[in-house]
Amino acid sequence: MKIQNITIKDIAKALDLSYSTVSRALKGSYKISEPVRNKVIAYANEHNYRPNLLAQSLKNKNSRCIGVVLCNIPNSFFAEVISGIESVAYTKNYLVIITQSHESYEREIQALENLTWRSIDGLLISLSTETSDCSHIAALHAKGLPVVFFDRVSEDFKTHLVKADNEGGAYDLTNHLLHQGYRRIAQITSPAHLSITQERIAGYKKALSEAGQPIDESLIKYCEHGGMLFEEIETAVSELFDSGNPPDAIFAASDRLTLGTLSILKKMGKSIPGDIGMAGFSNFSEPELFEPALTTIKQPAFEMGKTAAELLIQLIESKRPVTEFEKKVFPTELKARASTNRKISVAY
Amino acid sequence: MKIQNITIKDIAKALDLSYSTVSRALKGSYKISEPVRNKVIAYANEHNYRPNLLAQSLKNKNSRCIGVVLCNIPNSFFAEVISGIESVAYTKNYLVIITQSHESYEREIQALENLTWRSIDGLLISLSTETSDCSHIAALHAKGLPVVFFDRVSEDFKTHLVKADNEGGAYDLTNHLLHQGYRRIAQITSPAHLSITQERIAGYKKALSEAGQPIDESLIKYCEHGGMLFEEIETAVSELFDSGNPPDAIFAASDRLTLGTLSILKKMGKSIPGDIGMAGFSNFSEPELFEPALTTIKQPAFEMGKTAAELLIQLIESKRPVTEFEKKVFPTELKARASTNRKISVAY
DNA sequence: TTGAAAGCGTTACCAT
DNA sequence: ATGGTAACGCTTTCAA
Repeated sequence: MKIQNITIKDIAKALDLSYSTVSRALKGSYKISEPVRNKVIAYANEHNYRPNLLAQSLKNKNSRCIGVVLCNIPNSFFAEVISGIESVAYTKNYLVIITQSHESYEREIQALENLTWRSIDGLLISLSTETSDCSHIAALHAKGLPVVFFDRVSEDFKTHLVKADNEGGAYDLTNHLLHQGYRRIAQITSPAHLSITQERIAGYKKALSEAGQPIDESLIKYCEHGGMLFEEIETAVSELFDSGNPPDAIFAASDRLTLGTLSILKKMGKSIPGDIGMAGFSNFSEPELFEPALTTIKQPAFEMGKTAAELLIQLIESKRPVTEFEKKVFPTELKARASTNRKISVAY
Repeated sequence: MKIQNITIKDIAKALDLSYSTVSRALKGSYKISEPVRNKVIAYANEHNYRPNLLAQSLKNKNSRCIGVVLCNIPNSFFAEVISGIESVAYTKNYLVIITQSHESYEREIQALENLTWRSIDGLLISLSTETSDCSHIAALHAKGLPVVFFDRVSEDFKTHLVKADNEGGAYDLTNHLLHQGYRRIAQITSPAHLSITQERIAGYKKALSEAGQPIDESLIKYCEHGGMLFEEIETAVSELFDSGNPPDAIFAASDRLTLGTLSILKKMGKSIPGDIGMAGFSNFSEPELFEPALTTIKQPAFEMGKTAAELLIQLIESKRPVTEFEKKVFPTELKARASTNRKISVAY
């Protein structure tokens, strides 16, 4: 037995009206007389009428669904983003379909196919680490699908972008490290083709240059899978230490890389912040509980999700084609904690 | 411009066949001749035909959607559960709609209304802390909606249940604390009406009794909002310490409570595990990075999500009404770490 | 083996 | 202001 709601036809029959009249009365069309409208609405409420969304979608050619593609849900940053998306979708009566790319280009394409098949009205996407070419997304966009990029964005085609101020965040963090007296600052980061990587490196280099510090490319370690493979982080860290000239601080450029690096440093028995300073981008909920309490750059993930969803729905519901696109850049927040505080353990 | 896929009618027209023949050919019905079927399939593949799911759903009265209700997405435990659900749904071609109750009974009801309106084929639900009465869910179930409870379950009506071995986990953890020499062990926990609370208290009491320890009800602190309000955790902790007879260890019964309690203890300047032992249920990804490394009971969240989704889909697709229900209980995993290791700082 | 047609619940156009 | 009807894309019963 399936859950069967009352339909327009039932109301029409009960009230001896035509389908169209009932439909119009419920939609609040003005070409319906007061008494009839009231009668219909009263009956509908009383019998708990709910329009069948499937039928509406089929008829209207919209699904009131928005698709989301991101690398993986349990990642603190993305989980918060989802929560933000959901909060907007909920109030605007959209449904959210979340799919995970697991940092794979292949799976990102699959996810997109799946979503379009499901007839979504719009797409929110953060690229996988493997994705350097966006033609699969551009094709959908060209066919008229509203798209908003968030976090890992692309400028392959014009659309709204929602991102953190990665350059600013990296700049702030690098500056903080410099102020603490660190000089050989390494960055462990995602693949070079990603927007977030480029920006985080730009901010890092800017801070170094302004401080008159040399830029040593060998201190920048790219993890091709964004840290999905623990070994790639281990390799990065050991390369840094095995070089003749090891770093005195490490800046990790994402949540996964930050936790991975911290864990490896501790396993190596490094004293933080004494032997080496450690900080990173992270939306982990309680970094102050770590040993040592971790200096982080935090992105306003919930807000970013909210804004991305708002922009997308705006795009979906816009009557006229949108040609002016926004680039929303959210400030990041530096929280200095013990992991970069040399004064704790080093006299200098 | 909307994304327009090719339809059965288009194929029929192109191949000069009737709609029904095309439909049957695509479904692999055997009452279609080989050549016709091949021709249709070839054409469909070539033109990238995708059945319109909306139309199928409308016709078949199923949506291939499963609804999920849980308290909140960024919680590590639930985020992993979702990931598990998604992995099953993906392969079985179901869509997952996630809604959050934010621990509110009110919002849980709203979420359910929303989901049923969206015509879901089945429901996965973990009750909110405020929910003590399940008639809203029982009503849907009685109307024929397949339901699987996970995590915070109810036995108000018979259906599949997926849960962790909360009693066993609490028992193991309490035993571990006893072995470490702790004697006045407090539990900070969720509201008493929740299944998980009752089980976690049962395991705790069982371990104490077996060890011949007295059970002091004043050592059990219930947080009515499950720790959603930080103040309720603060109140619980200070009540424990302000009593004439403070505990020597605290066992927190959920992720949120564990992090909250640890954070409060550190703020109070308590030395862990010296002044007080601290451990809890937690699916936090890196509890060994904490200061002190945290002893935890971890639930197999991903597996639980997977199993719940499998059971639900089985229920949905079952031809005959299901009368035998399963109760899947997943073992928990105790990881003893520094936060309960007295030998580190206390000679005894 | 194939075709015609009705129907799922809605909306919208064209009548009245 | 209201009614009749076709259409959205698909499945399925009934006929041929």
